[in-house]
Amino acid sequence: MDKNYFVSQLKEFSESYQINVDEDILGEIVNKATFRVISKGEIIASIGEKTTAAALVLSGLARCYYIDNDGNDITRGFAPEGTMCMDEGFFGYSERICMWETLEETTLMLCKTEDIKKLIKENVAIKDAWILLLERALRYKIYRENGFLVENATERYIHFKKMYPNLSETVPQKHIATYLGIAPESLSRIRRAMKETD
Amino acid sequence: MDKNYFVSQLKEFSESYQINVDEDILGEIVNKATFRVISKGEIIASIGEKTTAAALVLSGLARCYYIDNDGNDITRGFAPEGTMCMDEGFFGYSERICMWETLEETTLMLCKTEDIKKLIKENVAIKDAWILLLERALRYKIYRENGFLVENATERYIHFKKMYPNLSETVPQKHIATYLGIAPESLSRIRRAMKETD
DNA sequence: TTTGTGCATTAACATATGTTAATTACCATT
DNA sequence: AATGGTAATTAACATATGTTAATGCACAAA
Repeated sequence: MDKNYFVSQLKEFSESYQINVDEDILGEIVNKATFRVISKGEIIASIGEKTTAAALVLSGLARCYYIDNDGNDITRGFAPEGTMCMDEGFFGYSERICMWETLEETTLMLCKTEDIKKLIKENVAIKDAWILLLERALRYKIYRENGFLVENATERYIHFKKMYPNLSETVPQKHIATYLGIAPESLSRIRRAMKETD
Repeated sequence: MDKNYFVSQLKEFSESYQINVDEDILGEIVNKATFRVISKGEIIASIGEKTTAAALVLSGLARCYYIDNDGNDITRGFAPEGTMCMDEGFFGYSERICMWETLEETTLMLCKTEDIKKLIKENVAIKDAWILLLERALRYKIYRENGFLVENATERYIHFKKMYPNLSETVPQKHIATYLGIAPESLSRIRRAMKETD
């Protein structure tokens, strides 16, 4: 295992959040973490499980989804390279209420929940980083709430494509549709209408 | 001004978040804060303004709302007694993107943004409290996202009534409707359908 | 190449929600 | 009590999205 490589990836991640953490602390995190390469289409976390770790996507793509009362698969969100597979399992709920899977071959850095919580507690720089991460997540959810309140499905799709230009090419339409809160057939119809009107 | 009374209210607020903060720090916060009693129907913050303070609702009720492209008033959320009028103006955006108004006579405790940020920076207990507050806000937004993804308007209304039994009596239907992402006329229809089927 | 499997598209129809306009109910003020 | 203004309800119709089923397409396995 090439520790320095992982440290530099973690550094890149933290810098993408405008966070500065000493390299020795990043090294400490990497020392405690485990790394997994997961092939496409694997389940990496399931409903009802205890949340024992948080994952950073070093490469690849993960998807978080609900199973609703009728058994339908509904996408809650995507975790592309450089983001975390993080959900409320990490704060407040010990049992997962959603699933995670890989949509491509994916490399994960896994950090035990207890290790992260200890780091957050003991290290002010990490605690500040955690705050920034929470604030960003909250802003994102507010942005999404705004979409459901004031936009129709077509507008939400347009904004999705702007925000995730790569994903809209590689991810199955059905997952994008449920992420937008509509049926896959509806997204198909919307795409056609957008083509026809240029 | 009865400082002790405000300190006890602030204590109640922090305990509702399972937060323990020394009383002298609460006293310090109260010393720095200003208090305002605002009559029903007043605008307390507007789009485009700089966010200079955060407000805790000591009594009464406030409402946060967007104005969409067509000029429609769309409710983003409510801040009943014991909660904060907090939006992304406090973290990341300096300019407000939404409005706040009172729906009843309301008493606010106003804390300057700079004062809170200083407190968060310098006092670990406050910093931990801020984390808990962010986590709770994030859980709430995830709950809401879930509603838009897997529920229809009727189900969202039922859940709203369970979560805010008081509000569903006192708040104008039109605000509840836009909060649920539907037109007031649609909520009216839903309520009638619910009555008819018991 | 053949076969099988899942995905995207399409069409027809069903349902939920939006829109408009009229009516009624409910207040606050005078 | 009378008035005026806002909110809620209702109905008729418009539109967006859901549902079902059929078809075609792409890709992987045999």
